[in-house]
Amino acid sequence: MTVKFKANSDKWLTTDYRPRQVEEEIRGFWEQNRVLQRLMEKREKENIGVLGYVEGPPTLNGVPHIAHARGRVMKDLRYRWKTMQGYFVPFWAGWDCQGLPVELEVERALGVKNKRELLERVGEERFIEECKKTIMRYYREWVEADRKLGIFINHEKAYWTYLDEYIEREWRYLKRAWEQGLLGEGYYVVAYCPGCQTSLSSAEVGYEGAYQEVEDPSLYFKFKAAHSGNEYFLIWTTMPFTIITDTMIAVHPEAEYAKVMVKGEKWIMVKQRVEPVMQELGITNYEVVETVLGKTLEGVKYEFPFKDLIPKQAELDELPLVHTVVCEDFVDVETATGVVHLSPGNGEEDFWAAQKRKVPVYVPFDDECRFTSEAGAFEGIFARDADEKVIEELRKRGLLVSVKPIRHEYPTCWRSHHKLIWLARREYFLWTDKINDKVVAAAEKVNTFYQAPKSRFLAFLKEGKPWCISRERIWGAPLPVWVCQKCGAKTVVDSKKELLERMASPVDLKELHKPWIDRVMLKCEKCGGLMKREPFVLDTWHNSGASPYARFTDEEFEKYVPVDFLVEGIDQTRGWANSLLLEHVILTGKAEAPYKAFLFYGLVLDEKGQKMSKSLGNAVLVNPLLEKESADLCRFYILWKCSPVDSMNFDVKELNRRPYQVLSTLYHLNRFFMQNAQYDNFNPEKHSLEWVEKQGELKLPDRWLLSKLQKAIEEYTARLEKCEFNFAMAVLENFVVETVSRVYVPMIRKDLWSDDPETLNRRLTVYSVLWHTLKTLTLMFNPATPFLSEFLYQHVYRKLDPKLPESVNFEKWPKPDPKLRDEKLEEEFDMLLKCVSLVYSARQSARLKRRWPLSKAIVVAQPNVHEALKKAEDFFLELANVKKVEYRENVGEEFSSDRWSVASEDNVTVYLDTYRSENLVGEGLMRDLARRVQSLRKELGFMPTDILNAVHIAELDPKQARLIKGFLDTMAELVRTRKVHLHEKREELNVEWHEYAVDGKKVYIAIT
RNA sequence: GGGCCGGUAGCUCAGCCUGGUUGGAGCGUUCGGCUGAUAACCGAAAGGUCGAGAGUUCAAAUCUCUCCCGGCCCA
Repeated sequence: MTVKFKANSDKWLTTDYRPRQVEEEIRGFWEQNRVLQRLMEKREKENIGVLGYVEGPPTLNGVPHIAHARGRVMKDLRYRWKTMQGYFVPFWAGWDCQGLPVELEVERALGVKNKRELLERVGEERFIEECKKTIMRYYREWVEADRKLGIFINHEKAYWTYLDEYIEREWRYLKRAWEQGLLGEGYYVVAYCPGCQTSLSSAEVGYEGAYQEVEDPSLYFKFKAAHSGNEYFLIWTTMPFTIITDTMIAVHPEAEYAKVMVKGEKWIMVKQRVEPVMQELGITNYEVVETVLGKTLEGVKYEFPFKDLIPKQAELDELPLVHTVVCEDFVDVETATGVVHLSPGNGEEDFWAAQKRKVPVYVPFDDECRFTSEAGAFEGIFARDADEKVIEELRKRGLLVSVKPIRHEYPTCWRSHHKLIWLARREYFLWTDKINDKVVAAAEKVNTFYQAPKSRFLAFLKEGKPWCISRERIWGAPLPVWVCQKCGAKTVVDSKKELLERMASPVDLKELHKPWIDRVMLKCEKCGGLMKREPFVLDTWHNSGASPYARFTDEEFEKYVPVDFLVEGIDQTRGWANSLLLEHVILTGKAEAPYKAFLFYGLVLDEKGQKMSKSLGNAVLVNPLLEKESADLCRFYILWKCSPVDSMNFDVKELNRRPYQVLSTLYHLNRFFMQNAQYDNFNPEKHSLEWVEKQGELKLPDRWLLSKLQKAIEEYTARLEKCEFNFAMAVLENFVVETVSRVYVPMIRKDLWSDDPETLNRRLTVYSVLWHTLKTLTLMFNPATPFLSEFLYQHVYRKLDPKLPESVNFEKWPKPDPKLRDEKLEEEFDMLLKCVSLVYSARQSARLKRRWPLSKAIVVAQPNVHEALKKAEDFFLELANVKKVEYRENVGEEFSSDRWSVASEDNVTVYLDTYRSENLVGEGLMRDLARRVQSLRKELGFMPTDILNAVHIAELDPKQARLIKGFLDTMAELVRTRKVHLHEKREELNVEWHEYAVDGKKVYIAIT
């Protein structure tokens, strides 16, 4: 006998699965062979169709964390899978480069406190260079994360939102909007920090720590209802200065309002708050004299008290709805008085209430948040400092009911912690409300795979608010609107070329950014005057939303857009999914989204289900994580753990449990196959499944495995198509662990445990089945675990068949073969497995080890079970380790004796004969001892196929020795030794004895 | 305050759409067994008021309503 496995034949498949080593090797392989680039080139040339794609550009102001990884893993899965199916996907990267977060970071780095200081000390030109440097730093982190994760996105073809070419194409959207009357000026309420003298984005307002407990006046005051004599609206506020800009008061239309008699006056407030408010005001002598529904108050005029101090307010008072009661659902009737005053210049809801009614927005503030001359007597006072004067004026007029300090949570600037002020400012809008029907219709057609995110998306879109696209910042795509300083005419420009042609005087336009672009003055086509650019830059959401058109050429746009499939976090419903949609509808004029499908995935939380955040220190960053953990395991874990829409509790410990087991089993199955196949010179080209059919060596388990494989391919592919990645991974998990490892391999193991030339064809048949199955599985794993798949592909499949494509990624996606499917066989096999398991159960209750052979099992069941079992009887006998099986449809009394151990389930009962003859006991003992010998062999470092000179067993008792005698040759074969010797005493032989216990008795074994 | 999602074994998750034997899997625990591909594997046991309550129904984890808890988005 030869040594079956040569010592170094498996050096590339180490005993242990070491994923990080595998991955490092494969990264090198991909890079050296330019696999990613060649895959793209190959599919661009030969494909069965094109699936458009545009990357949702990560903002280069942060490092990739695990939630980003979740999205990228799903994108990459889809890419690899569809590419294997034969599609061409322009899976090209993209980067969001501009915007406030980048600016703020640079400000911090430069040690500048606010925008004014920035402009004075640093200047726009240098600032922009610093911004570029910053994004490059982050860029490197992202590229590294993609490399580590094995994302096959093409970075060479990346788009950068700050480049001139991109900005020009982004401008086309605005030009289209302008042509359709969808772009214009208006007011918008923003949070403004008086300390930093800049407006804040809503994201900044929501930053952790932004809400702080602060002290404000808690003020109850009243407005007199006009023409009423003695009726007053009772109102509460913590921001007295907003009374200066008050233009309406609001009540809830459906709520009941009470008129409360207090000291001869009727105060109007919501009924359910009368008692608590009166209590708070310390008024005991009051009486509700009348109640009315909120909507009956609509239109009631009230006397704005400061008309004498503010001439502009007196002017506004003449307009129809100004200083009247309006009805709004947002009025909260659970707090205060249920009557709120509205200052459209100082509050968002107030603002929209005014917009809706075409009431002018009164905003008498300058850039530093001081009242202007429009505020009459309050001119020059900083907004919040006007509180005292307002209170004083109310008191003078007898309108002050109560004032005292209150501590409450209020948003502050996350940097300076000044109390924020809401201000309506002049901004530019896309009037997307005008095209809302088209937008909603377009969204309805999008496939989101799951219902929840779609409801959320549609609910948001149906609000249909105009989109404020202007920002008073520096590092952004400039708003391409120029205004004539003489006649006020406006023009929108959409290319650098047009600017150069229309320039009033030559300017060196280095790039399409501030400050250079602001130096370009155009000549007014109407009056010949000079036109100056509106100083705004664009909302960064507009930048990324322009990517379908801006990142491609015209030709590519036609070909790829609407794109096939996008994946982004659920937070992008209001972000990128929205801006893409709005801009595309504007650009094309069609009720069409630029994406056919959009998978929104859930958040990633920490292992305890808490939100990840810097301050809690529980955020998981991709690069540090993958310094320690395997990328394949992370990828598999992310996909496997839960449904993509659900939020996911990410736990590093968890990924090294079951996911490791699955991948490790796949690895070892391949190792097992390779070691055996290589030894027998298996040739995949020659020993194909067709060859196998001709040999007639296919046995039941082989046919069963091939059938189960077809089912797995079909189900897996269907799950991927529906983005049910967790179920898809479960298909793989189940097939690897249950079908192949637990059931199939034990059934064929014995066939491989031989090197008899007579049985070579049987072994080659098994190799062929394993080759086909494991290779197919390797392909199926590729979208999820590309490193392991490539590794196996190179070290197993390409090694045995060098004619295979150079990379697993160049392979074709498996298709189920109906000819190999046999559902009846699958059912029969289930019955076989069930009966075997019943035998184990019966053994357990009789305390009979599985190693011990027994004489007989009786299967009591319906004929169909018997039929199934008879076909696979050899396997049944071997797995059950019984000498004989009998089939019956029912049994009599004789089997109720102690001799029979019983187990049953679902109308199948197995009776096991527990009587062991001396022969059976002897064979059982032999197998007990053989097991110890095997374990000793491994311990002493013998290879599975090494032939031992002799095995020595000492100190069996005489009865044991007698029983085992007849089985020593079988044992010698089983443990691969030339001879087995029995010794009465250890002293007979001077060797190293190893002590074991067999059924409570000591026994000694040695190997020579 | 509004919208959406989740709450099933110690832990992580299926099952719910379309109601129907005794509610599942993996991990973990305990006991036993098995193992020359596998940090595996097999069997058994312990472990559940299916978040709470009400309703519909012959029948509810599943459908309806109310509430509680957690998360996200918006205000």
